[in-house]
Amino acid sequence: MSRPSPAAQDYLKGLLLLEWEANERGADEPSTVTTMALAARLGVSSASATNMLKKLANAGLVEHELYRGASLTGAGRKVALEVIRHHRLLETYLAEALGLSWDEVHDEAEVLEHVLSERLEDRIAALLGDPDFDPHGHPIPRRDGTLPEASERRLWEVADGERVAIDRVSDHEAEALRYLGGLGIFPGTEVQVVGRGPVGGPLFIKVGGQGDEVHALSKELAEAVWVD
Amino acid sequence: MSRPSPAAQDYLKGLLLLEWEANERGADEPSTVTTMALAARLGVSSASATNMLKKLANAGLVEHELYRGASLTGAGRKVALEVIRHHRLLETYLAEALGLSWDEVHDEAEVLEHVLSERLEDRIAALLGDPDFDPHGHPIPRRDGTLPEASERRLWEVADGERVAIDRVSDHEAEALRYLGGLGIFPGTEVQVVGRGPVGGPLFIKVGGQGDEVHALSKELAEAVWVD
DNA sequence: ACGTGTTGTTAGCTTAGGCTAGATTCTGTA
DNA sequence: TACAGAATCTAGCCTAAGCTAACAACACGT
Repeated sequence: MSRPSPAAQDYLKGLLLLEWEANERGADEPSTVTTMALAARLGVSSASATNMLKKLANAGLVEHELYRGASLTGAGRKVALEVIRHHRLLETYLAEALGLSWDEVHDEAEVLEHVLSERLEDRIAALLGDPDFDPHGHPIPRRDGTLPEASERRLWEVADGERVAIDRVSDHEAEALRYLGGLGIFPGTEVQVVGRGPVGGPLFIKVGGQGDEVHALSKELAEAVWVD
Repeated sequence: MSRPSPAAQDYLKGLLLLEWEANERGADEPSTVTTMALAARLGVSSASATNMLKKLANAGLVEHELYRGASLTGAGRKVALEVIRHHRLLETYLAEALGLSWDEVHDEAEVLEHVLSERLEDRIAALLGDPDFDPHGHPIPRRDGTLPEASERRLWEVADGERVAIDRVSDHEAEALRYLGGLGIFPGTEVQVVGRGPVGGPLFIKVGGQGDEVHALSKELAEAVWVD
């Protein structure tokens, strides 16, 4: 497998993202990803995932112990980081240079990431001044594979009354991004938690310095936002 | 065939480009393209071409009479024009916005053209001011399917002593583009034909206003350059 | 007008990446 | 510890797009 196919790249990227998410939830590295989780993430059947994992294992990109889940090898991790770098650089470029809104860039980047040449990657990175974060605040892997630091504290976990700055926002749901953008919530924005409803009820926040207005965020949404 | 696959798009694009080339050589419209010519253009076997032509005919995108060649239907022509529009817009964008040289843009555009969303197409076109020509001087199909006028006179056909302006240059050979660029030959450049060697020998030209220097272009090259 | 070389088509195989259905292994609970 | 249900894997099928080899049609030169 000289250059992994777009499909293979998607699986590798999915593995790394799922690993990161697991680590955030306190798992030990190096964590292993289940077939089902991967299949669900990619929107394919678990049979398809098994199938691709076998191929990737064969190519030395993942470690796959039967019935035991999979994890990236060094080579696989490198490919995954490159794909994620492409994705996040493209998101940044599309927002900055072409004026797409932050809820539009993800889907575009999803397809362009597999097709970006080294040449273009370098031009774009240089043009943007080698940015550390994409428009949603996600860290952009560097060429050497290291990652800029990002906050791991979720808005949902902030105590009532506390005032924090938005660090990053999950980019999976364009709908959520539009809503948050409508409230003026972007990386860097300051918000204050003013309270929350009972049993997983909504979180109430004020946005920015001046506002009296209180907005409600579902638990789901408040867990998809990280703060400094 | 809702959205034709990248492969299908390539065949349709090839058909239209070959048709244009035939028309330039004086053929009657609507010209028909042979299976072999198409296969050669795409670098596939003629069996593969036959195969795809059948699928495209089935989808109503080409007319394919067995052993008689193929031609685009209205629907097929529309798709082909869109792909070529994508290609040439991208070439222009990559050169203008990302600073790629004119011998680099073709290969990049070749893969991006299949993946460009309407949204991005529109942004790029607007950002460039709806350009009529790409960096090689090729006309960019408009959204409505019409084509800006381009010259049909080849540099090779220019009489000795005559002074002309470069209109466009074939973008197929990066090598040729680098050579011509090295001589300072771009769309708009003025050149003077000072003579030519015997039996298809090289064409001798002076570039620009000031130069004493005479450069030699092979017949092949001088036929891949059009002038006003 | 007829054979022969060129061009085009058909048949059948390959690879990649999906899928469903059914077999297998794992695991948590009784 | 045994077994039911969940997770995973295997088997077998499908489509797209390529290939080679063999066959069919065409068209030109005598």
